[in-house]
Amino acid sequence: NVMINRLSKARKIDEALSIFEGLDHKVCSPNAVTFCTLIDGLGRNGRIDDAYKLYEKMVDSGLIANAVVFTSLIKGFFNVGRPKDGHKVYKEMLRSGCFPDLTLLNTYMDCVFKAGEVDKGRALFEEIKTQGFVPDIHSFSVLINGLVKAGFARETSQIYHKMKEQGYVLDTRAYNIVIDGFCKSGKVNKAYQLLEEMKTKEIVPTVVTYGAVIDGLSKIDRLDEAYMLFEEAKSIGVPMNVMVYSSLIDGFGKVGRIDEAYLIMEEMMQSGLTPNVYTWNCLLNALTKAEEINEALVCFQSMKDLKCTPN
RNA sequence: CGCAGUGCAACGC
Repeated sequence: NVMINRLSKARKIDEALSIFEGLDHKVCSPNAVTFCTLIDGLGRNGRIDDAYKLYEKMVDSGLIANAVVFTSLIKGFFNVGRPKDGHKVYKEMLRSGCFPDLTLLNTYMDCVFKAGEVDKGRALFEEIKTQGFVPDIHSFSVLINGLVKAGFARETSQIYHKMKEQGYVLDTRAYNIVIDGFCKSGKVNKAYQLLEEMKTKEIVPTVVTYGAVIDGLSKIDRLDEAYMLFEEAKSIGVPMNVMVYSSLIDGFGKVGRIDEAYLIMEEMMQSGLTPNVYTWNCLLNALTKAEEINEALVCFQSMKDLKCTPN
């Protein structure tokens, strides 16, 4: 089971399958965990129909599908853009007499938000309580992130304060999500304050934390502060990545500080990072908005020369 | 008793 799990997470699903198929049932029969692990692996690797077939095979062989299996199936269907089938699996689970657990409801809520079904996502957060569970830090993270992505970042503050009142302890990811929500609702100062708070609580800010605030500052043209924060992150050993550089390039580019945008791009490449299509698009957008069309065309050519395919 | 399923940041219109 451990081997199948690790192989499928390393995108070696075929090797995982051959272990499963090569099992000599006289020596070692697959159990429910074996099926769960492989169903999850197939789903993760985009082979959701094969995962579903294996689920049917599991049930046929007399094993009971539990919430773990249904979680993997639901996520698998949503991840390949088949929300209807995801919902179908949820209903099928209820019909089969299996009750959802908190992990399943959190996962389902996340999928539903990511499929753009905001009201259904909100309803699922309530459903967690209806089903007798106490929402955990994942539940709140999914809720806030879902709302932020759907354009309701303004609700971040209220939910965050409710969490604090109720004594929830935020971990790094929860902080990152809340910080992003504050940034996207015009409360960048509050976001920055939370980043500082993380440090005092010895919760280590990551590149995502810095990235969120740097992006927030960049989007409201507080570029010098964004750049200072970027320097700070590097100085304390948080490795910056292409996303952060792209945020900065976009910010500087949008206000016409194109020379600086180029310098940041150069620094990025010198530090061993390769600009991706987002990075180039930021630069191209800045150049076209500044009516530097010839320069934009040169840039477009450089992009292709550096093996980056335009989208 | 051990092995399986949940949350995070960047671009255009």
